[in-house]
Amino acid sequence: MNTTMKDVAKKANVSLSTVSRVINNSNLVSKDTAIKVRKAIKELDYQINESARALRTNISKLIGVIVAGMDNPFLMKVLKSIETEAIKENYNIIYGDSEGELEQELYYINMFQQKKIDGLVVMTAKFSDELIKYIKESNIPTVFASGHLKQSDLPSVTVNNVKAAEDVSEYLFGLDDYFGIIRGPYRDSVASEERMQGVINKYKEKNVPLKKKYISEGDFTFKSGYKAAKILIDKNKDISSIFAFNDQMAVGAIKYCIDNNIKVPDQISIIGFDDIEAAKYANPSLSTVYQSGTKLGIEIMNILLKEINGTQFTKKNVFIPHDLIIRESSK
Amino acid sequence: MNTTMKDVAKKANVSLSTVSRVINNSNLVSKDTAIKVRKAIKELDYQINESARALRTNISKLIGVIVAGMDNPFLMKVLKSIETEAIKENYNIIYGDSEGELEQELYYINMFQQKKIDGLVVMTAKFSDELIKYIKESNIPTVFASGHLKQSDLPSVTVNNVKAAEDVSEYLFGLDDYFGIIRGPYRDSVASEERMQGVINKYKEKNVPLKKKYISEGDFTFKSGYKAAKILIDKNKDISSIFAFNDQMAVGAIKYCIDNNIKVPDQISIIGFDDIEAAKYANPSLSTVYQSGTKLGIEIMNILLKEINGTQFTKKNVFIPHDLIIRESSK
DNA sequence: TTGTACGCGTTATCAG
DNA sequence: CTGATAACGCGTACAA
Repeated sequence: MNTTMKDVAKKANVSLSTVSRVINNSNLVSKDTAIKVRKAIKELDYQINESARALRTNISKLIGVIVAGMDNPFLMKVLKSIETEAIKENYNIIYGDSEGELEQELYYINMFQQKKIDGLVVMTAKFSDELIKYIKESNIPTVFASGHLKQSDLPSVTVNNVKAAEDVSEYLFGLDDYFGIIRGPYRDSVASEERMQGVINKYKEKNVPLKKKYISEGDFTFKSGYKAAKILIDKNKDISSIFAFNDQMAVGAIKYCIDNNIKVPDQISIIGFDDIEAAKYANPSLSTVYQSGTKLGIEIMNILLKEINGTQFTKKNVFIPHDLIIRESSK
Repeated sequence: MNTTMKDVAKKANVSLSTVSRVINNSNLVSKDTAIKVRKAIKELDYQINESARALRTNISKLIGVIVAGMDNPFLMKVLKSIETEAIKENYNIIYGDSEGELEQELYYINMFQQKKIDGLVVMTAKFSDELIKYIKESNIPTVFASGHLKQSDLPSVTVNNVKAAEDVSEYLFGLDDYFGIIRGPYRDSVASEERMQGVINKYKEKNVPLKKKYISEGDFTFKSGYKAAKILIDKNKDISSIFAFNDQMAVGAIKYCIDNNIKVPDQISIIGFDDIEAAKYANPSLSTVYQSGTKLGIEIMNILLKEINGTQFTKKNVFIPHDLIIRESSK
């Protein structure tokens, strides 16, 4: 059977409580006994039983992460970064891909609750009222990381989607009188909604009517970008630039152009979002909005850990930096 | 405070054990009481405390997964698939990225042990003796999924790397007298080792000396593929085809060619491995070896769950299908 | 079919 | 500084 604290106590000739103290680095224990106990621990190869500890302390050292779409390389970078940060504080990550379905999200959260997660990260597409209500009532420390929550006081950290989209728009307005947009799913993605807002702002600022036919909808996949590009180009014969709301759709759009003998960027400039690794190696290499998944993960965990530990933190809504990177796919 | 079985018992006017029986779907309970109890559970919104249950049963409903390099989209597909399968049986996944470092792997396994994982999936680069010994001694049901273990009787599931590489080689020998290879890290990746074996087999079969200068080393990243292609092309002026051991390196290689005005596939054919989503949308689209990350995940969990449940399973070493897909990047 | 009582391995409280 | 002892919430013999 597994060796327990009891065995260690016996071996070291001390009481259970002393062993516990040593393990938890209490200073209420003399150096000598501590050494003695540590020796016993090593000799018996004793391992903490986290289940028992969790039962007793109500601390599971588990953090739940809900994402919408693990096929997104950018999200994976975030997921990796979160794990890296978590492990430093001895937390493990459990995750679930909701595919953007509320039902799935609720299901996962419920499951996570049973596992007594200490914290929750929500990187889902949509912040529905029901989801937010459920999370609030659960009382689990939570960080949102797809967009900002205006209607709520829950902490969030993301890139400044509005500003970033404005930057892209500004750039594209320098190329032509209008540009096409490949956005994310309608009414279903905060990130997409926010980026759209940035586009709308710039169109207004430039006094250009944002016609419906300038906008096409994708679902953040290569394929949808390919299709959306076709629609956009068919509808707007003179279109000369496209802003896709993520890199995959942008690459899909490029592919459509190439398949149809449309030169990128000579005839059409294409700009993406995220700057996934593949963007640099696309052909032509992809102009895009850089944001650091690693930084995002670090910031998420930073806030979450403060919440968990009850530490005060000033900024509830944090932006990570972004940067418009012009490569070969745009003039 | 959280509601416990005790509260439910009180509310339903039954004993603790009865509640427990209802929760665990024991048939040692009358229909009427079961209904009564379920009603109380609902009314109180009772949630199982998995920590307590885990302590009692020694079953955590947690499965640990160790991967080497989460930046690999193919691995992510597997990770997602594993989770999807796991959740069906009420397991959650905890994961760690070892970056191929033994020390990290041991660290994670140790941590996972403390969390009392019910099973372990190892998708690391190298199966070192130390790692295998450690895992064996841990007695945790384990499945390996990067390559096959000749020296051990632990279950594994992967694509048939040797055969797949032979297929690619056969194809490339139909194009020219020899081809270049961008392999994975030397002595450090089973998958790479196995694919290399396939190449070696074919070179032998064709009676072509496999010169050292035909082989260049990468580390499965875009960048390393780019660099490796340069080396290969510099060393072999007349080279006309390259087999890269994964898609990222292949795309990196394509990029190098394009940057240097080498036409793909007219001057050089390039073939990758994995068939990640981006392969289809690369430009030119990438010829590659298709394997299903989803299927891999399903098979991994299939075997692992059998191990966990003590069910007999016949095949210890399972191959998932592969398929050579010729797209635009090769003649 | 139901209830009682014990123990899983820890941590926390209290007394010494 | 150290040691007894009582929880934490659940599952399971055993008894009824």
